[in-house]
Amino acid sequence: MNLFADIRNAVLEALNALQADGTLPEGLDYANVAVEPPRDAGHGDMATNAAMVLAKPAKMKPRDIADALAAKLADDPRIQSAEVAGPGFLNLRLDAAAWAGIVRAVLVNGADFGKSDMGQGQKVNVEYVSANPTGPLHVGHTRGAVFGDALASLLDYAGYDVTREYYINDGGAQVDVLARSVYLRYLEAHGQEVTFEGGTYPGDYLIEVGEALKDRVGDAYVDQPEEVWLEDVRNMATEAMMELIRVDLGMLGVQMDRFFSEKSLYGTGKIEAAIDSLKAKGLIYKGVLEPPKGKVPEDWEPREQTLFKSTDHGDDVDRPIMKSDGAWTYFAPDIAYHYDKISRGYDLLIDVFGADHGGYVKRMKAAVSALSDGRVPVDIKLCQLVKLFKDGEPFKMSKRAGTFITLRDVVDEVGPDVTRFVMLTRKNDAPLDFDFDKVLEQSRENPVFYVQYAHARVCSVLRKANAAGIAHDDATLADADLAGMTDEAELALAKKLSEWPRLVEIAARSNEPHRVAFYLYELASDLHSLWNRGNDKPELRFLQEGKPAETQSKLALARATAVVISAGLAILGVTPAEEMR
RNA sequence: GCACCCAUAGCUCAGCUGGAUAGAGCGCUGCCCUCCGAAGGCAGAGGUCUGAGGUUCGAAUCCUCAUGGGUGCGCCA
Repeated sequence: MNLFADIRNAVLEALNALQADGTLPEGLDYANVAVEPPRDAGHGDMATNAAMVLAKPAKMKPRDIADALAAKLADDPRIQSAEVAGPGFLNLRLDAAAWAGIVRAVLVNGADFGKSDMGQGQKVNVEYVSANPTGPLHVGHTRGAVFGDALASLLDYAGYDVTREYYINDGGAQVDVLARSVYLRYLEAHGQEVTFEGGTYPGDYLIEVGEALKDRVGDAYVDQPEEVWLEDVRNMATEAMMELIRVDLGMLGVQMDRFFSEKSLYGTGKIEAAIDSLKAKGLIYKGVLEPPKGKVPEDWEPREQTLFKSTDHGDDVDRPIMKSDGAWTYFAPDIAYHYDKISRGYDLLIDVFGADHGGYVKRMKAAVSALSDGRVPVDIKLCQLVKLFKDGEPFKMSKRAGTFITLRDVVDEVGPDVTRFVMLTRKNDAPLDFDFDKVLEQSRENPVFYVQYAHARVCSVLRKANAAGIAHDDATLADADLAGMTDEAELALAKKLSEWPRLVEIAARSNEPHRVAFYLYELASDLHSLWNRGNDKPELRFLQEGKPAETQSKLALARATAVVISAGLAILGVTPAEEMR
C-alpha cells in the first residue's frame, strides 16, 4: 500500500474529471505529474506539481489549473485541505485518519508493507562478486558482495524475479598461475625449498592445498613437467578456492543462486555461437587498431586482429576478441556469458564490478546491446574503493608481504551485520572509509548502532508490556484506537512510515540500496525523538501505566516502526537487534 | 591524448523521473539532564551546491566548456 501512489491516482482522476467537464483540454500526458512529500513540512503532507506540468500543454495558467484541481480534490474524504502555493504547487493536507490507516496497514501486512509490484515479475539477473578463484575474498570484494546482495534483495522486494549469479573466471591464464602456485606448495610439502616467482601467489592459504595434493598423488608430480600435472592441479586448486570463497560469502550471509563457470564456455561451442551471432550482424571483422594517443606502449606495433565492432553500439574503439595466436581474448568468453544470460530470458541484466573495471563498461554494454538487438538493458554498477582505518589511522595493506585484509578479517572483527550496514551507508560509486573502531561505537553518529537501537527499544517496550500482561500481538494492535495519535512527533513518525513503499520504488528504480540505509536512519531518528519527547511529556510514552487501551494505541505505532525497520534491514541483509549490550 | 566516475556547511556525507527557504551527523555557541525512559536532549550560527555559459515556468539535479581529484586505455582477466 503506497499512500503517495493512491493520492496520485486521486489527482489523476480529478484531472480526468476536469477534462470531461471541459475545464482542461483532452489528451493531456500525465507522465510528469508527481505527488511527493514536500521538503518543508509546513507546506502540508503532500504536494503535486500537476498544475505546473500541465500549464503549457493545456495552454492555461498554472494557478487556474491548480484552483480547479483543488476544488475537485476537496470531495475526497482522505484530503482535508488543498491549497495553491508558490509557483503553482498544490499542497495537500491529509485527514488524520490517513496516518492511523498507515499504522494499521503496517501491522496487518507485516514485512510485506512496502512491497511493490513495479517489477511486474520481470526476470533480472544480478551478477556480483565474480572474483577470480585465486584466493580468499578481500575488502574490495566484500563491498561488491554486500552491494550486489542488497540490490538483489531490494529488487526482489520491488517485485522482480531475481537471480543472484557469480561468474567464475576459471578459464584464463590466472588459474594457471594459481596451479603453479599450488604446485610450489606441493613441492614444499615434499621438503623442497621454493621461491614464488613469475607472479605466483605466495599466500599461506595455498599451503594446505599443496598438502592435500601430496596426500592424493604422493610424489607422482615431483620434478615432472607441466604437461603432466597442470590440468589436474588447476582443477583441484580452482575447486579449493571456490570452496574457500563460498565459505567467505557464507560468513557474510551471501547465498548465490548460481555459479557460472567460464571454463564451461570452452570446447562446447558456446563462444563460437555467440561470436557467430555477432558475425551474422556484420559486427566481426579483421582490422588494425590505432595505438592509444598520448600513451603509446613501448612495444607497440600495428597488428591485424579479429575485432568486434563495438563502436556501432556506443563504444569508443572496436575491441579485439581473438589473440594473434588464435586463442580468444578474455572479452570473448564474457560476450558468450552475457549471450547465455540473454538466452536464458532475462529482461534486465545487472553487473556489479569494481571501479577498476570502469573501462570495461562501454564494451560490455555494446556487446549486450548487439547480442540482444537492443532489447535487453544492462546496468553496470561500479563499486568504489574501501579505505580501512583503525582508530582514525589508515590501515596499510601490503600485497608483497601477503598481508592484505580479507573479508574474513573484517567479519571476524566486527561481525556480518555491521560489515553489511556500513558498506551500504555510502553510494556505490563513492569511496568508502571503514574504521574498525568507529563502526562499533555506540552513539548517534554510528548509523548501525542508531538503527539497531531503535529496533531494540521497541522490543524492550514490548517485553515490558508483556510483563504487564498487555496483549500486544499485531492483530490486537491493528485494532487499537489511534484517535489519540495527534502529537507532532507521533505524526512525523507515522508519516515517515508512509514513505517506505515509495522509497522502495525509488531505490529499486535507480538500483541504489544505500537509500534504504539512509531511510532507516531517518526512521530511527524519528522514533528516538518521539521517545525523547516522552521524557518531558509522559503522555507520549509507549507504556501508559494502568491504561492498557492507551498503551496499545502507543504500542501500535512503536511496533509498526519496528516492523518497517526489520523489513528494511532484511533487504540490507542485517539482523535486527532485540536488545543492545 | 581519450573514456568513465567524482566535486554540496569547517569535516564526513545525503539530496527522489528537474520543484518551493539545499538537509543530516560531527565540530562550534547557548540552554537543559546528572535515581524514576539522558549509551543524552533542545535551540542557534554556519552555503556563490568548484567556475562559466545554456535548456526550462523552475537547475545541486539535464546539456556544453573550463578547473581540480580518482580509475582505466591493443595478444591480463
